Amino acid sequence: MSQTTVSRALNGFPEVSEKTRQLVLAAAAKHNYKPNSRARRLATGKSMTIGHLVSVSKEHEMVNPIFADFIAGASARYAQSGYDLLLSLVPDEDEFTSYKELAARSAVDGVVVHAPRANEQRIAQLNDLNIPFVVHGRSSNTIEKYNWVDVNNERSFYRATQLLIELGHITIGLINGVAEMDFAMRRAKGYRRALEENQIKLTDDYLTHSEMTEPNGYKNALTLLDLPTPPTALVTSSIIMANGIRRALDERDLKLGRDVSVITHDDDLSYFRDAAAVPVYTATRSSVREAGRLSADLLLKIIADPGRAPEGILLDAELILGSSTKPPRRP
Amino acid sequence: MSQTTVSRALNGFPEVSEKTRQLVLAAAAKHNYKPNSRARRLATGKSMTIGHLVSVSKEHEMVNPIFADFIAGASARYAQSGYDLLLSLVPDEDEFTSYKELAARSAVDGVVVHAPRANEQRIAQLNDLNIPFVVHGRSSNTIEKYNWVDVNNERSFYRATQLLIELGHITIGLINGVAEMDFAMRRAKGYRRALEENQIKLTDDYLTHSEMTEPNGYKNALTLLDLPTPPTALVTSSIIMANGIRRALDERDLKLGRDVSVITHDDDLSYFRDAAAVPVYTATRSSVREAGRLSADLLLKIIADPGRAPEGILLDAELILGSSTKPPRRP
DNA sequence: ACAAGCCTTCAAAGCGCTTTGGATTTTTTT
DNA sequence: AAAAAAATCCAAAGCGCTTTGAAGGCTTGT
Repeated sequence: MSQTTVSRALNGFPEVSEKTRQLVLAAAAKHNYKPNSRARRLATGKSMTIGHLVSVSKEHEMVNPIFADFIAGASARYAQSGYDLLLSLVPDEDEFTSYKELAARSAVDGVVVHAPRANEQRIAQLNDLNIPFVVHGRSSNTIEKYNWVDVNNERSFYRATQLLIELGHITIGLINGVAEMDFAMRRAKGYRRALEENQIKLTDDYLTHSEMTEPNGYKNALTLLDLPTPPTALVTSSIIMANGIRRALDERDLKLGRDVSVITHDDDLSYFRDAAAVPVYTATRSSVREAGRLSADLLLKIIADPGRAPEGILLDAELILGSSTKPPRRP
Repeated sequence: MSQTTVSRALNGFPEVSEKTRQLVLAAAAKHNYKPNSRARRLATGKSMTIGHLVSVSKEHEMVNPIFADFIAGASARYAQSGYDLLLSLVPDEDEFTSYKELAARSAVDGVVVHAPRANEQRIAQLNDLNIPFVVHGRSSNTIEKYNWVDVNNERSFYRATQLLIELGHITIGLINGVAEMDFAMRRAKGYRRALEENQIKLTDDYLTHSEMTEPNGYKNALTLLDLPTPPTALVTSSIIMANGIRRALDERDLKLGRDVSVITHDDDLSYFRDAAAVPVYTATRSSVREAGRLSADLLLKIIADPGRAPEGILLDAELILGSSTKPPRRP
C-alpha cells in the first residue's frame, strides 16, 4: 500500500475507500503508528502548537497563581484539536524578544497573552509580527483591535463595593493587584465609582497595590487597619490575598465578617475552591479555567479563519454571598 | 553564500572562518532570521522539546498547586539550552495513552514525571517506551532504576514530629496529601517513626489523607479538633492546607501556636513565600522551584548522554522555626 | 464488447533545514 | 616554485511526512 493512501486514510480524505481506511487504521493501531510530528509539521507548514508566554516578575520570581488553572482549561481544548501547548516562563523584560524569536523560527501558530497591563505593548508587537493571538484580559490604553477574553472587572468591583455600602459600610479599603495591570486598574475604577456615587470620600490611603501574595494581603491589611480611621470593610483582588487579610485580622483579634467585612475576587482556583453551602467569602466569582477554555476556543477559531474580525468575550463575574460580609458593628 | 555555510556558521561548526561567521550572524540579526524549528527538527531528528504531563484529578479537576513553581524552575533551564517545554494536562486515567502518543509521534526528547504514586506504573511504561525521563519524587514500590529528584520527606516529617514531641506535645495529628502519593506515604512514615520512637501511641484517627486544598485543610483540622482527645499540634503537607487549618482554629477560637502548634511543609511557593523575619509557620522548607531546575538539568544531561547510569538527587528540607510552634498549654 | 466516467491507488516532488563528501581556495612546507 | 596540508566553501542527498498529477481498476451505458 502506498504512502499516499496511508496518509490520506489517516487524515480523513475522501479519496480513500472506507474499507482500505479501516485496514490502515487497524494496522496503525496495531503498530502504534502515529505520523511523526516533526515531518508532518514541516510538510504542512503548521506548527500545531500554541504558545503561552507567562511573564515572571524578575524582582520577586513570582508566577501568577491563576496561571495553572487557566492553562488547565486551555490545554484540554488544544488536545482535542491536536494542538500542543508550548509554555515559556520569561522574565518580564524579555517578553518581546521571546515573541520575536517564536515568530522568526515559526514555532507556534498562535499565542495567548497573559496578564496584560493597562499600557500593553505586546498587542501592537504581536500585530506587527502578524501572529494570531488572544489576550486573557484587556488593555485599556490600546486602540488597536484584538481578540480578548476578560471578566467584567469594573462592574464586579463596583457591585462588591456597592454591596458593602448598602450594608452600611462607609470606610472601605481596596487591596488590589499591581497598579500597572489592566485588571487592577479596572477594579480600582469600579471601587471608586461606587464610592463616588454614594458621596463617600476616601483618600488613596485606603487603596493598596501589590503582587497578589498571601504575605502582601497580610501586610496591606495591617497597613489599612492601622489608619486613624480603619476600614470596616475590605475588597480584595485575590483569594490568596484574602487569606493574608484573614491572618491580619486574626492577629488583631478581629473576626472576619463580624468585625471587618471582606469581599474577594475569586478565580475559582482548584486548590481554593470555596464550595461550602455558605461560602467563606462573599466574592465576585469567575472561573479562570473557563476563561482558559474560551481563550483556547477563540484562538483556534482565529487560526482556522485568519480573516475573522477581532472579537471580545466579556464574562460577568457572579456576586456570591458568603459569610464574610455583615453590617458594620455599631460602636 | 551557500546554505551549508550559513547553517554551519549559525550552529557553531569549526569549518567556517570567524570572519564569515560574523558576517552570517550580522545578516541573520539584521533580518531577524532564525532557522525554522520545524525543518530543523526534521533534519536533526530531535524534537528539542521536553514534555511535562501533569495529571489532573478528574474527580476534582484539581491541578497540583506546586506545579507552576516547579515549571518556572525548569523552564529557565530549557530556554538556556534551546529546548521548548511542551505542557499537557491530562486526566489521570489517560496518562499512559498520552505518553505512548508522545513517543509514537516522537514529539519530545524527554519527559518529567510529576507526582509519582507509591505504586507508579509510569516508570516501567516510560522505560519500555525507551524515552528519557526524570521523576519529580520517587516511587517506593518500584524496583527499576530511574532518574529522580526528591526531597527527603521521611526525614523531614520525622524531624518535624520530633520537634513537637520535644516541645512536650503528645497528641499530634498529621494532615497529609492523598494516600497513594509517594510523598504522602513517606511523610506518614516519618511521622509514625517519631511517634514510635517516643512510645507515643496514636490511632489513625489522627492522620488524614486528602487533596491538598485549603478547604480540605480546614475540614480535616475540624475533624481532628473534634476528636475526644483533640491534638495539641498538627503537622501538614502543604502551606495551602495550613491556611485551611488556620481558618479552622480561628473558627474554634484557638490561636495558632498558643493553642495548637502547626508545622507545615513549605514548598516556597511564590505566592505564599513566608519570608518574615520570624516566619509565620514553623516549616520543613524546600524550594520546589529549585527542584524544577535540578530536574531539568538532570534530564538534559540524560538526553545528551543516553548511556548514563540512573541518578537520584535527594534534597534535604530545612526545618525552619517560625511562630506556629510552642509548648502545649498546661490545662 | 467498448468507451466513458468514477473510484481508488500510486510515484514523485517538495517542505526548509542539516550533513555528507567533494571541490576549491588559501596557507604552509619542502 | 611546486607539493602537501589546511581551511573554506558548495552541491546534493535526505529527514518523514503531505500533496499534486497521473495511472490503474472498476462500474455503467450503449
